[in-house]
Amino acid sequence: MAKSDEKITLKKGPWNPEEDRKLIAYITRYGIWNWSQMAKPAGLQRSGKSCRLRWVNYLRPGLKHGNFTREEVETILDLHQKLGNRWSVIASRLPGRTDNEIKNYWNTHLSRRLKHDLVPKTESFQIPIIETEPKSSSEIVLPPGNAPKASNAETSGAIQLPLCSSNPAGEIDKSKTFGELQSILEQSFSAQGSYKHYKKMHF
DNA sequence: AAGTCATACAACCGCCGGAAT
DNA sequence: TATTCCGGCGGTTGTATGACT
Repeated sequence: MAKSDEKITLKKGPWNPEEDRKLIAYITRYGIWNWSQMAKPAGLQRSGKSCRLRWVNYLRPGLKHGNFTREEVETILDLHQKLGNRWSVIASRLPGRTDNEIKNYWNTHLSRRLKHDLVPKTESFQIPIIETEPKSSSEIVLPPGNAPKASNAETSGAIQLPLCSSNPAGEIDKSKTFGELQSILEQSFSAQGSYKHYKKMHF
């Protein structure tokens, strides 16, 4: 930890749209090089961990948000039975899903059901999952053609972005318009109603 | 309409392993 | 070899929201 960082009061709690835009803009321009050092030049008073978590779990392109499909739930149940709470491994088998999201889903939907249902058979579950077609605007799954590519980078959070050859610790790309950045955000939320909810809350 | 409770999920914390020095 | 730093992981917490009374 750099001494200079210790003097800065790092912000905690929910991210606001401006912070998201800054992080997206910085990563779009410079890529991911060092989380702990990126925050400052990106204009964020956040810890590297916080930036990484926000990117990996929420802002990273290709992420699905919203309800799990029946197929995904069955995969989770199957892998959890085999692997236990190895969420990152399970997430690597579900493109577009993060370990955090799967963990949350398990804790809120599945573990409780398992406690109530003595027989953990998938067909015995009454889980709020969706089939191929969404039931409503808030239950939209990833549209065709927007499916993220499965790769190791999916879970690691690594992305194909321009690498910074020189010192990237400069200003963020101010040439990015709000619209461009918002479109990146929208892409992140493209699959579901969460972005609508997000906009409702923050914009 | 107001208060209370339950649910969902974003975010934080602590720990660990690997890489760099 | 020992130490430090960083990224990643899993557990847990805090809070917003919806359902219910």
